[in-house]
Amino acid sequence: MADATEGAPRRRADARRNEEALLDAAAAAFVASGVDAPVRDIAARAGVGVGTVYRHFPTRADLIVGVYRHQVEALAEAARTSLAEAASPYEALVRWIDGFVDFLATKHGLAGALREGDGFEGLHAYFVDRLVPACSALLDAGVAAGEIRPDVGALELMRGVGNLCIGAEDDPRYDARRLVGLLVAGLRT
Amino acid sequence: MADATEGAPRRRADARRNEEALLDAAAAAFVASGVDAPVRDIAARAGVGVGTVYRHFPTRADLIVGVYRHQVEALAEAARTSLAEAASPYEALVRWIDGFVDFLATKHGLAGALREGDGFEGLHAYFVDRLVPACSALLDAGVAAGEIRPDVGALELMRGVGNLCIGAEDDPRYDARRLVGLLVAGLRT
DNA sequence: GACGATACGGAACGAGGTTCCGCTTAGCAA
DNA sequence: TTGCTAAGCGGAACCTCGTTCCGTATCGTC
Repeated sequence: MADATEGAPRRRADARRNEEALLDAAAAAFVASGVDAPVRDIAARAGVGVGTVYRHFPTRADLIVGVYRHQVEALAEAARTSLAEAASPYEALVRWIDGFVDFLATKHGLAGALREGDGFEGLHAYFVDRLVPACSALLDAGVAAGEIRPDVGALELMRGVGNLCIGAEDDPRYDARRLVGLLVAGLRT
Repeated sequence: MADATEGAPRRRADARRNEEALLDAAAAAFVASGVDAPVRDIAARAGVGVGTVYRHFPTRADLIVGVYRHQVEALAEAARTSLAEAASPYEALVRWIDGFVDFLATKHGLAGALREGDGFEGLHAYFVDRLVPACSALLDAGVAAGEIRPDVGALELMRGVGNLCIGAEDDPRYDARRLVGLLVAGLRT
């Protein structure tokens, strides 16, 4: 509840070092083998034992969140700025969704991991927590401006977009961006 | 290549019996635990050893295809009849897609298994082989009638719809049908 | 009833996730 | 500097699951 930087009892130096190494190693492993990269691989890349991975990141979701936290926060922030910069709320939404798709489409397997149920609940929860309010603001602005139909929720939209991105980089014949475009076009009044 | 009912060298009675039992057991296991149900579970339900499962169905895809073959064939057939019965090609497409979504949404995990890459290539190939031509016919008719934009392929559309169905029955807040509706609406000229 | 081909069962192996505990070492205080 | 203690580490061990393989049982026929 309280802030974590001061409230935490200050960890040992090697612990902090290992956490950094693990985040770097996980990022590299995710690029190479997707977010399902074996825990042992990640541990080996970081030069630590598997026990250390689990101590710092009890679930894979924690590790994924750790790796992508900055980008997710940036995405949440971008929703605010794009509303101010775009010509209309709908334009802002389109641009923001574009950014979201870019993010997902370059993370091997992340879109697939985002659906609930596989033990990735924490990951799903984090994304929902950070991005649904951002998306909701854009959607609401569009509805208020009369550009967007009012009967589609932010969570629903984001799950749809996320699902459309599954497998996007595995198959060149499948263009997720195109289908997302159709879906978003369907939001217009 | 030739027909399988006569060309095959006639199998032993226990083999045929076990294949039936396995299809029944798999169907039950899929309902209970999804299409990722452990092979050992399926074998146990059928009262056979795991070796027997693999002898009859070398890959999980073969088993899934075996279980759902009738429904998939019916879906392929439905494309033809719906074109004749519906008021317009677009209406026919909408109805057919509805049927496709119904099918996927009631098969725990099937939509997820359909994406290529996991060792389900055979499953994906079968669905593509049987359903893409069916969908393509509807799409072409709609394009010819000027109702549907001509720049979206059947494979792309079906993958999009399939992806939107992933996880549909896990979360009551997520309505795949609704989003598929948006996507299909986006196909109109 | 006997024989050969067919099919069966399940032990065994490998890969991956997760836990657990004896050992190491950072940090501190005397 | 040295010694102490708790935080932290490593990786063996265990579990689950997919997959293979081969000795054994059974079917169908002569």
